[in-house]
Amino acid sequence: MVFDLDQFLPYRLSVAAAQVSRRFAARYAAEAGLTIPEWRVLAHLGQGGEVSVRDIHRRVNLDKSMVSRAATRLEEAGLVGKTGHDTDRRLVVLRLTPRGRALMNRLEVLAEKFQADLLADLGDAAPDLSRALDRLVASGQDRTPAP
Amino acid sequence: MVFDLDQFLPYRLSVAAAQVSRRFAARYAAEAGLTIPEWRVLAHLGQGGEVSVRDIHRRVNLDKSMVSRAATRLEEAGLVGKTGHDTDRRLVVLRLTPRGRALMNRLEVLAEKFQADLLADLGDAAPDLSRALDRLVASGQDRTPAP
DNA sequence: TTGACATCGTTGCCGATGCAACGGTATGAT
DNA sequence: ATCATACCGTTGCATCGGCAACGATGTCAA
Repeated sequence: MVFDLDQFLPYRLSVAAAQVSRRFAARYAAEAGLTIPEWRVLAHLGQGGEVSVRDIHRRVNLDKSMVSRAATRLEEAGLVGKTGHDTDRRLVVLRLTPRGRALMNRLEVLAEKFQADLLADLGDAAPDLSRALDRLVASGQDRTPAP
Repeated sequence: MVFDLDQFLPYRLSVAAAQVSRRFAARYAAEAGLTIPEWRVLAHLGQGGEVSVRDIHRRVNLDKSMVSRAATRLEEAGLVGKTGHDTDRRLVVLRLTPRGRALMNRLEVLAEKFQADLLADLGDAAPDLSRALDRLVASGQDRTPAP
């Protein structure tokens, strides 16, 4: 038999990504009790100032419903504030509360350290991986044309 | 702010893997109505002869329950046969039926073609990606020592 | 202004997923 | 032989994920 699952790129990619995500998720789950979508929303809010649900949905590769539910949980936890937009009342403006900002500051340190460890493991393969990932997502975009 | 989610490796890896898996899953879902775990079980059975649920669980990074349920569905579809092991009656021996073998032959062509397209998109970055993935999973193994 | 159409966020729904517990079986020490 | 222990596969359960439909709002043309 010629076909070998271990040589199949989608499979290997999936396994590697799951493993890495799992390891990192365990860290911030222990640190702050966050789920993956919650972490992503927080991380995105950490860089931008005020953002709508739709912005995150597009930007962070997360379904609208995920973002909405994550935002609700984060609001209940007092980490994120939800406000109506001034001119467009359809929009919901999300922003970090002071507590949310403080948490993100801690998590960012965690993330940087995690990535540093990862890069150390990768060694000189790190830039190659980065480049390959860029190409993958770029080629994926092409295949999802406008409906 | 220094932290940028787009530069964060676990995130980029996750996005790329999800995208690729999604594209490929769409293909064999259209071709044979398979889910991801079902595809993985079939693919594994395609290479080995007789395998137990546990073998697949370990080998294919799938929870025992997944494998069990996938195997049940595949059996109902007439693609996989389940037998008791000769000496160890705890084990369930899975093997492809002729129909399952025929389906896999078609799917393997599909998989090879998909991978070829992927490698073409990657160009000279393909070997680098392969190497980096190997290092990632290898370093991940270390961090999950025996309980 | 009015009406058709697009967009935004929420919610309901269903299948996928991971975890824990269970019955059944094998293994090893006493 | 007996008992404690470890292992295998299945099942139940809670959660996550994506998809579609909905109400509400905005936009544009006639």
